[in-house]
Amino acid sequence: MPARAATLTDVAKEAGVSLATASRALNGSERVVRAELHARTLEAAARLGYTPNAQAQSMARGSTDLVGLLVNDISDPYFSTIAAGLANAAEQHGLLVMLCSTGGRPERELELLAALRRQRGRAIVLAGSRTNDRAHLRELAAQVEPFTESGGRVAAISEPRLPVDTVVVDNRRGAHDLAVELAALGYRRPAVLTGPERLLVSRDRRDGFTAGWRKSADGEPFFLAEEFTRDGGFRAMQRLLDEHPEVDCAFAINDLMALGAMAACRERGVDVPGDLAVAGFDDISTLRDVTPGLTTVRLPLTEMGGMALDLVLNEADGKPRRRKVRGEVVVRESTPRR
Amino acid sequence: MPARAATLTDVAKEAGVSLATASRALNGSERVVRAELHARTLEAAARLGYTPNAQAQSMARGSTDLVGLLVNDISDPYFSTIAAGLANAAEQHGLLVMLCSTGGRPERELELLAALRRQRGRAIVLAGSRTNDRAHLRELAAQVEPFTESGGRVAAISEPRLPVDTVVVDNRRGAHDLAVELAALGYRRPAVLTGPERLLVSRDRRDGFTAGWRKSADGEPFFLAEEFTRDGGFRAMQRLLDEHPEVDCAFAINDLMALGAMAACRERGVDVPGDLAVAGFDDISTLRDVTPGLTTVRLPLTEMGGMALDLVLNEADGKPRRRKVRGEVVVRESTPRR
DNA sequence: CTGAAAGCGCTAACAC
DNA sequence: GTGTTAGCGCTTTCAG
Repeated sequence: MPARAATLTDVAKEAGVSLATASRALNGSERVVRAELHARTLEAAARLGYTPNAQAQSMARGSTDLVGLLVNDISDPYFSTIAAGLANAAEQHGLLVMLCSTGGRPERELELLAALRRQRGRAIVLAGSRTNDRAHLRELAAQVEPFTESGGRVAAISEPRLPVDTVVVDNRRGAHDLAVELAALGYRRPAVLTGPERLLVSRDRRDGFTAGWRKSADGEPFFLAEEFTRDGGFRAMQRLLDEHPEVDCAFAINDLMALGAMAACRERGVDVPGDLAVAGFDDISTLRDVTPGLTTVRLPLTEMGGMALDLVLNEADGKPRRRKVRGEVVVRESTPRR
Repeated sequence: MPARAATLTDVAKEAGVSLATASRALNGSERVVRAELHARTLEAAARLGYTPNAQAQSMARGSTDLVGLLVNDISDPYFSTIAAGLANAAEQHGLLVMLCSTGGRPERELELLAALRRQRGRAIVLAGSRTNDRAHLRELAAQVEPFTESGGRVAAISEPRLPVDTVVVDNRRGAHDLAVELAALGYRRPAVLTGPERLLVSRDRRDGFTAGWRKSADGEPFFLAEEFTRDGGFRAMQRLLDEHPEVDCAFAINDLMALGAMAACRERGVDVPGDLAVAGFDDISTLRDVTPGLTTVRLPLTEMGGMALDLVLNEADGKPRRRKVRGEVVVRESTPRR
């Protein structure tokens, strides 16, 4: 029982064949090996508990079966759903996914991107960075460029400012459509619970909503910025109720914030939707059963993961491609007709 | 602009130093390199956009910075929370997490475990397999053994039948305590919505509940098995309402099933908790805001990820260790006093 | 302190 | 068909 894992050399020796033959029998492409030797090698491998060393293989072959995925926060259902979609698609291609979670910290994102580069994965998908910080974007690009330059493939999800293939979510449009819908339902005094100003998604959804609102009703939506989380939504709603009790509907720029907002209403004894209507964005599946049913903009998160992998696997010859994804307004009980 | 990534040799040449010096300057442990050469090397590396090849490094060094994590389904908040906890802990140690999602398919689990072995990660954490299938368990052990034998470390979460360090969730105890609590609250006719029989978690929670119930009240809980998902909970509740309208409380063996169960009640016009009380298990954070608040058994999911990493990183000399995790009953509005 | 050279485990020409 | 051998990119003795 060696403290060291069995190598192909061990197997070859054990089977009484050459290194090359063992390689061909175990990991080689075509079965150019005589049945008998083949069998002998397999047996030896089994006896020794041999597993190929992927590192050595990819060094020798010059390519990996790894694809890296960088997300903001894997415990956030938005990202874990995307990750599941990507993992699923990766399986179809016999690829392994290295998942990294940045926790929303830009420096960490850079570190992890570097780590992913080091792994020499076949491709990297970025689903984390959605900030507006120019300096950070530049550093990101500085990491991405040499990687793509040397044959690595990179795609982004929802980060349209990077010069790589991107799955672009039409956040403005989705929020716009939602605003139009809310106006049509009879609401007149809207508020938008947004995330931090530096986040593009947040701004796009807010601006899209505003645009849609202006088009279909009078008055301006009122804005309130907090963290991009359940707790942020909770606080934002508390402030809203304190400062602007006249509002009749609140659009939280994602479902998690909407969830927090509804919780705040409950705590204050504000009835949703009786006293105040609430809507979200994303259509997180776990949240489809909350009561009242949350009106939201559905994003095909699982598919987005697959699309990103698809982009990254199918070489483009030219400039960065964009695959647009549209959100679909789903009206539920949280925003009844007024 | 070479189609190939810059190598250390390229850097050494560019800097006019030897390979060894370049290695020491860039990735070496101690700074035994003269300041001038050091600087020259760094500059050359920057100029060339050099990134070390982790594969080559770990081959040469004989060790990786990777730890593998195998989960049932990354889009399930139970697992994504554990994953987040593990990733976080891994970051502290400068380790990268390779995340694999099996989708609950045993064959796939075996494949992925093999893939993880091939990557020669420093350690592997298994959070997927919780089945009772002897054959599968044996195959799993067959993969695990040669890995540990050759210095690899393996830990499991909630799979107490594998001969490795394990974070054991006391499912029986948690469910037991919940049953006692429900009985104390005045419920008299309980049902348990379970998952498939082959899943250990499901059986343990069911049996624990039964034990707790017998201890504190008369009569036997009624069982109903469906899938271990939101939809499974939905169907189970439909059947329950059809077949056993006399039941006054339903324990779904996880929060997701409970969520589905509550949705089914809503659809049928059954008031929760007025007509029927519902409880779950896990205390998924995203679900803490559902209405009525779901009574459940809280599990420290994030910490569990950290504990697993801890086990796997801190060598044990002896036999498999167990770290017990207890669930804590959290009573909310879905099970008021009767 | 620096350089030359021997591997790490495997694949892929290239011979036989 | 099968074996020999030269690398893949890097770290690490071992000499200078």
